[in-house]
Amino acid sequence: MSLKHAILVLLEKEPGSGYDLVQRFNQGIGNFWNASHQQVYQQLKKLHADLEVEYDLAPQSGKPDRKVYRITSSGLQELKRWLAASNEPAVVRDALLIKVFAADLADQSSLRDEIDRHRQLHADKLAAHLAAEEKYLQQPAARQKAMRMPYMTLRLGIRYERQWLEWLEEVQALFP
Amino acid sequence: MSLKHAILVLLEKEPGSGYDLVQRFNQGIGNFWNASHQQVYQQLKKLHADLEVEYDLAPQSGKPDRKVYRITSSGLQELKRWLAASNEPAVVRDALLIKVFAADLADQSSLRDEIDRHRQLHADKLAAHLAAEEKYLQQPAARQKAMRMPYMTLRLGIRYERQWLEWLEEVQALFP
DNA sequence: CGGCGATATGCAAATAGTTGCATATTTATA
DNA sequence: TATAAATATGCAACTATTTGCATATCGCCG
Repeated sequence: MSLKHAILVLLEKEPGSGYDLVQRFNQGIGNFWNASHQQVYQQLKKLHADLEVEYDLAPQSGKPDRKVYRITSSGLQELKRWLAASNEPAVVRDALLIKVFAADLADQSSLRDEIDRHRQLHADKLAAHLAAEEKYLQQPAARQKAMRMPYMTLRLGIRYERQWLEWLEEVQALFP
Repeated sequence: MSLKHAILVLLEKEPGSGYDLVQRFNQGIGNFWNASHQQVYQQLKKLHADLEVEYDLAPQSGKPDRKVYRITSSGLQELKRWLAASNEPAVVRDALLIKVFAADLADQSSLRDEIDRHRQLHADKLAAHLAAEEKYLQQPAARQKAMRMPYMTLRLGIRYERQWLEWLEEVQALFP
């Protein structure tokens, strides 16, 4: 049940619309949590009903009005409560691992292709993360210090992609 | 929707009861997929209704009868179809990352404790994986070869835990 | 001019996963 | 000798997530 808290964290940093939040999930933050737009709008609706967020309408011509959400004091309180609670680590649940496990049953050439496709996807994501890191490292020291913890989450993303990539290469080497 | 396929894979390797499957999920295989007993029983029920598995009753005194499931030819067909399809890589969704991201809002000592607790959990899991690897490496070469792909999934688990552990130590170093 | 992608929000239905409860015996442990 | 853990299965209710659809405008590309 942490999408709720991910949203609260984002809104605490900076107010925004559902659409904005989806953008942010698709960028750096999506590196440790992600959500479809449907899920975000649903959660915002629920958070609003629970008085943990509120919004102002920003009228626009043509397009529907933007609802610019911000966290309420009760939302902040709930967020702080959650931050102090404990959570269990997530477990890996990747379908590709099931396929590798059952490699003997699979069509060898499809599996090879799928592994290669994943290798490419992880390589692309790693490259994007490294570019983001580069950008971070070029900021002035004070800004770097302020963004140190978000940067740490990026570092996990980098490690994560690198590890998958290395592993996929290891697996590829077993497929003649 | 891969729990279904994880179960089919396990049953293809060896028939077993719901209870057996839960055990297997808690061991090596749980390293890439896991499930509670409730979920496993529900899925088995559904798979049975869809004629993808069948079972024999093994009566026992006292305890409820074991239902020993095995995959049907239609289940195997579905499994092979799925193995040839493609899936998107899983994304990281770990609540601890939200907490680290929002470290400035959190109570510092709770967060430190939570990080340390996770470090311990990942260290324990890594140790268990390394022990499993040791066991694998002591098997005769033929057996090793037969189990090579399942072993590869264990290697991913090892990498995964090691990477988390290193990252958590990096984060800990930032907390004076 | 026609289609596509970005902007912006949402409903409805289905599937997946979690939490809490229930039952009943055997065997090991304190 | 009580109590816990392991064995074995399952229902019910809830929460979370995905999939499919719907609407409406603007700007860009061919």
